[in-house]
Amino acid sequence: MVNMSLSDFELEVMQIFWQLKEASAPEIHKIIEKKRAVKYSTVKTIIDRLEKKAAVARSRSEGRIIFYLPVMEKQNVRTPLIKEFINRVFLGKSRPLVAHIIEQEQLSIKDIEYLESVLREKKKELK
Amino acid sequence: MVNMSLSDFELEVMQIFWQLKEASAPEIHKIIEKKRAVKYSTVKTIIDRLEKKAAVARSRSEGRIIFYLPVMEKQNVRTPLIKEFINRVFLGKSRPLVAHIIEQEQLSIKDIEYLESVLREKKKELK
DNA sequence: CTAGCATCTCTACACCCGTAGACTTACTGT
DNA sequence: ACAGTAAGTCTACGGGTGTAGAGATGCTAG
Repeated sequence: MVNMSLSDFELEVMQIFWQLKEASAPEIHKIIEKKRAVKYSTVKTIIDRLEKKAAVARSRSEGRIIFYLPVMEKQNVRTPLIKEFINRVFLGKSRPLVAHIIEQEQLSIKDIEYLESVLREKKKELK
Repeated sequence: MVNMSLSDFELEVMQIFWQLKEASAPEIHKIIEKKRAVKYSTVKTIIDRLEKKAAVARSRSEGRIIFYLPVMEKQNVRTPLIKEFINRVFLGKSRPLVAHIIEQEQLSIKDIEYLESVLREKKKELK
């Protein structure tokens, strides 16, 4: 069961778990419902699938309500996704992706200065 | 039919079209086959779907062989994909994605210096 | 204690996508 | 001219995914 990938919706739910640490299906449902119409059972199905994939695990109950904790870690999910994305969209070359983001996406002066420092660090490391 | 998104495989084929400009199904098949086993008819199906989506168009024939040209442009496909990816995986925040790539992906000194210059340009623009 | 509601569980379904076989058709070399 | 083959067309199918209903079940307020 290693290397299980997450669907879009599953990832969306994991993002919420990573933020809240612990959450129940009703909570997750209420949060997602603010953005778009979705039935409780739909959300619960996704959480069930996450549980089957061992991405989350039951931690405790309050009455009938089951609480879950994220098991898969953000970094462990994101890293392969980034690699895949770069392969898929940029033929494995990260430089043009980074350049594109810097040029096209909204970055504040603070963001830029931060990224400059990250680059400086990296350069030091390479030399 | 605007805003048609491409599947993984469709995107893979488009990448080849963007490189070759003009290509036939047999050519594309031969290229992909070098990487993994896939039947001709599979590749042809993908090209047919790309044609239906107006991502490629027939340009000419040589005997029975149909040649196609890419119609969708690389930038027009990539830009929304990047946006989606940042939303999906980084909750819309591009800075941590860029930082991650700089730290984790392989970049040469030349890449880094190039990206530094891109950042410098961007900073100028913002001030 | 009971009615009603919230939550859980289980099942289902349609769509997309990767995959490819079967069949047709038109070149090409002898 | 014809056989063989390469290319094209058409159809199909299973798995993953988003979606949700139906039914069971256990809290909770009155």
